[in-house]
Amino acid sequence: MSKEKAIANLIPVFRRYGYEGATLSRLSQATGLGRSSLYHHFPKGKEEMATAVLEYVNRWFDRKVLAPLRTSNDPLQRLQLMCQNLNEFYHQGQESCLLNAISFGEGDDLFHASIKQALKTWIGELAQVLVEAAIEPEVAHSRAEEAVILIQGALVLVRGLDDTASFERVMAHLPERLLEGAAQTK
Amino acid sequence: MSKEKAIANLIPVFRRYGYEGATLSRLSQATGLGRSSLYHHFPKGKEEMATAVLEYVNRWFDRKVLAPLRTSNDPLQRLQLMCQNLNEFYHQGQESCLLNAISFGEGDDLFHASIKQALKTWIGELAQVLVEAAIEPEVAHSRAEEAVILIQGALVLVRGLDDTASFERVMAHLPERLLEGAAQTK
DNA sequence: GTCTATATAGGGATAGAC
DNA sequence: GTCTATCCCTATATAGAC
Repeated sequence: MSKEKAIANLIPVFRRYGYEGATLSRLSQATGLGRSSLYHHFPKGKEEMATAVLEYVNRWFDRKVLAPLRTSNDPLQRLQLMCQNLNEFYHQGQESCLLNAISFGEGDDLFHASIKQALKTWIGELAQVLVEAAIEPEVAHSRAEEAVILIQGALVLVRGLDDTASFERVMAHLPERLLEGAAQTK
Repeated sequence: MSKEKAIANLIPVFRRYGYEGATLSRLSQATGLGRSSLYHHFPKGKEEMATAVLEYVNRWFDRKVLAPLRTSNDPLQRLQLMCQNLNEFYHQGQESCLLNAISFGEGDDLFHASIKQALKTWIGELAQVLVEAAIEPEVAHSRAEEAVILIQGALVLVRGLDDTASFERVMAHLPERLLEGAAQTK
């Protein structure tokens, strides 16, 4: 099994169980690899697996969610593409955010800086789109933060209520909401 | 030590570490009680501790957050009081929501129904206030859901960014935002 | 690269003294 | 009601065969 494929199989474990709940048994079962095989790929064990998962997800996120924000399309289109890919990334909100899942307990001790950086990058690139849509930089930053808040909150709610409606509603309204009052929304 | 006091000391452990991360060692240390003392108060062990914590927090939440919503004050005042008490409850957003923390791994298996019920109650009582402010029932429900989304999302962001600003901003704007366009906001 | 076997520590839980 | 001591199980991690 390729390492990439192994990492892809590890992701849902950390997402669903958090760092402390992601036991080697669960990680082993999810990949189909024995413990020793996991240690062959990730000599430093569980912490290295989590690091690899975070890097993998960050790359995916950059390619599918952030990259569309950096294109030369008009702002509305860029935001719509982001939302479309977020919907896929989170399976209509049914999968929790890895950043939230690993932000408890030991996971927070180990990965706090990574989590912070990922959130800041996301907010920063979102704000940049809004600035390009002629929104005041300060307003743009507030709205970008609010976008991430809405997404994270909706993910929490969807998993709690077993109902994807709120996430899909947030995704549907987000682009226009972010650009509200912007000169150039077309 | 009284059982109430013991439960109060258990809360931050489940909040910060989640269910799987809330080990007996940590629970013991947080309460100052040995393992056997914990089992004296909670014969069924960790699961019973988590249940007690959830009930305790639900009572606190009902008394401090939901009860203000059921008073005869005007809607705006009711919502403002809720936000004020939420700010205290979450320590300006620095403490994560217990419902989010225990919604991973085994905690979800055990407490999914409780989490769901707590969220539904909160949303329902919020919506009721908006209905009394002459907002259409369907709109009221959507907005109530959005309020909980904003709160949960802000909690995730604040802990990730180490900055309470977003939570405080959400709290500050929430009451007026929920009543936007309502006939009777005074 | 994957396996079996094993080492060591910590997990949850219980018995019984005080 | 709290303690010490102990049980069994699972956790992470490693060694070495194939």
